[in-house]
Amino acid sequence: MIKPRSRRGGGRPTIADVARRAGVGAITVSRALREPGRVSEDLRRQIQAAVDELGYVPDPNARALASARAEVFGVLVPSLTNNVFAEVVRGIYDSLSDSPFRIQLGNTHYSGLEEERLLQVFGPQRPAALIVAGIDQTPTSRKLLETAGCPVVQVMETGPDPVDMMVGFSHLDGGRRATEHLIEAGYRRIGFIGARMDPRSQRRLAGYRAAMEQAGLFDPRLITTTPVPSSVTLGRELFRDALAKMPTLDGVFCNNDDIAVGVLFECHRAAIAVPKTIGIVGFNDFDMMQVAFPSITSIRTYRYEIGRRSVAMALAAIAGNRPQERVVDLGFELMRRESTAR
Amino acid sequence: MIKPRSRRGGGRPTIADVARRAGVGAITVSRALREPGRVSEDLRRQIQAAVDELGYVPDPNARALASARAEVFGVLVPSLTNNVFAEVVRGIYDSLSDSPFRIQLGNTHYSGLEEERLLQVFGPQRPAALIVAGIDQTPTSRKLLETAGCPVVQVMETGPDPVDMMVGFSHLDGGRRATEHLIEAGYRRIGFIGARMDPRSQRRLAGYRAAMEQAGLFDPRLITTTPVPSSVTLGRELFRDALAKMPTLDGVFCNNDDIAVGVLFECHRAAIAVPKTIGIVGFNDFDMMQVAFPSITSIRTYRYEIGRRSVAMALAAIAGNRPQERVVDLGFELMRRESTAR
DNA sequence: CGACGTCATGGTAGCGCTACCATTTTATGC
DNA sequence: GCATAAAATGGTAGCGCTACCATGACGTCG
Repeated sequence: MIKPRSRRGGGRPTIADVARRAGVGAITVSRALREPGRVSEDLRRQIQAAVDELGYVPDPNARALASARAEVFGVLVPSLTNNVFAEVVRGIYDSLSDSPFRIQLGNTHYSGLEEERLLQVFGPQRPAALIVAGIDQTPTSRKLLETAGCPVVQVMETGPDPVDMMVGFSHLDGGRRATEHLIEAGYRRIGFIGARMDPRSQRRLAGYRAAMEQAGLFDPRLITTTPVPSSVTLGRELFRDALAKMPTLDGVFCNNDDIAVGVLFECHRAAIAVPKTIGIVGFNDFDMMQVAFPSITSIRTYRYEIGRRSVAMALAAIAGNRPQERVVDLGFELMRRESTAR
Repeated sequence: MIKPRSRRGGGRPTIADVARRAGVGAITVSRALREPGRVSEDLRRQIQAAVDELGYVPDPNARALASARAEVFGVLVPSLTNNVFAEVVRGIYDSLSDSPFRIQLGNTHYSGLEEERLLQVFGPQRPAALIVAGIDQTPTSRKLLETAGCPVVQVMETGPDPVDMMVGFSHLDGGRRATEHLIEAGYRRIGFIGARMDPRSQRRLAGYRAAMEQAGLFDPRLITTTPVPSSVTLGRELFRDALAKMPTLDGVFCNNDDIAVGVLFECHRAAIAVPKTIGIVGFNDFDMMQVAFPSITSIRTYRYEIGRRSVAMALAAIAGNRPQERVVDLGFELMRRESTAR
């Protein structure tokens, strides 16, 4: 005697209910929903009506199991509160909001191990695409990405050897440009101040160093860094340290805008004239920089656009036409402001 | 003739592979993984060995389909870049990182309709719990939450009629407290400046109004708001508007810290003395507020803690022991700083 | 006009896992 | 020592959907 199991699902309509109501086979409903072109106009309408009447929504879990492919984008970022990544993620969400794809967001906390763990978790889900921040994956992570069997986009940076695709810009060039600008503006004892020295920060520092060396101005004592996470408070403290170490400092390239704002406030507090006595350059160009008094020169980066573009590339790859440009450099722009207008 | 389908899954080991290797039934593997206590020590070890050797990871989709319950927390926030929600979300992620639960994050863009749409999408996934920002769901959303068949936590605010559970604080009281502080400090022509007047902002405004009326200081012309999203830039602009409209302004309660910073910078630029000529109070107490010059008085809120607590409550409910306190008020704290030290 | 392709639709058999029940083994009580 | 409960394990039948193949209805062409 076959007893139908008491509907575990809590009574949600299934594709079979829709099929029965529309008087067609379940498969045809499935097709009408996924490839409308392959079902005749008549049936499509009938099925749509049944769907609407029953309020049918396909079960994504069943779908993923049957098709061995989940309609999910896996996204890995090192931080959720860092505004930079928040904007990348926002770009990703906005680009995906009209698609059937959901987003599985992972926070790696700037840890390679954590990234590996999350990739391990994402794998069995068979995501439709993976978007990961940075280009410095551990060998294990890289292997996981290569064998994921879906498009992969590395974002925020560009580099020579993409797993699959890349969207970002050169942090080294950005750091160099910022530093060159200070040099051109007439500053000479230019410090570098950075917190949470992740790989991107390291490359910005390398850019700073290249520019300083080329100008014959490099001095390792001009560099002040800490592995502690970045904050405005920390910007102030590091600036104080830098100044104590090197009282003749006349400019600072800050690894990010939070640090720059901390430096600016400390200058106010200590009555240090900006840009006269000290020039300040930030990185990322948050909205605040143009409002600050004095307004702060910064390297504008296109975080939101990076998010959007990464999705566009992934979607193209899913659709079967991978862009021929596998590495997209969105560049940056130096925004000159009062803080370096000497 | 039965031909096994060419392994769609791309060769990942399944529970059957593990069972075969460990010489047990599939169901025992399943149990060993989910309820270790119900399997004998011996078998458990054997199974664990097989799992490790094969690198088996359960397929979450199959699991969700079979058990009619996905190990997913649905989280709905109005914004991903607003630092306030970013911290709530971070608290949620941190609390869930050691659990088997994944997170499905939705961005409602402050839209009730979008919230409904996302709940509609989350529903068929059968999430283990839902965490939603705010208490002003549309009737449709509320019904969706009530019939979701899982714990629901409304966060950021407290109110009288929870769908299920709540963690937050009273924005009205916060707004009132901020305003009372300005009054106590001797300010009289106190303005309210707010952008993106979402329900929480409305309640902070109501708190402002209550305090002003009680002190006999209320004047509608003191209020300057806009539906535009908040930013530092906007803070400056709104402050200019407010000042143009009401040149005798001697204090401002800013709906959030971004606005407050914009106001502060404009004061610098226009050489308006803070706190002497104008007193400033912000809301949320971001890190920057204590570093600003002058440092800015603000209402400290516990965003991260709200995220953590919401998860703790949901997990308790999932485990079957719903906390008897269904509404948790985490309160706030007035941080007195230089910007109101007249 | 019949062979052959094309299109629209359906049936069947799983995807990998767990709920439910059955069965076996081991402890417990008197 | 035997009945009975409890614990440990397994078999079977789906969960809701889609891949794969089969079928029938047309149209096309020599």
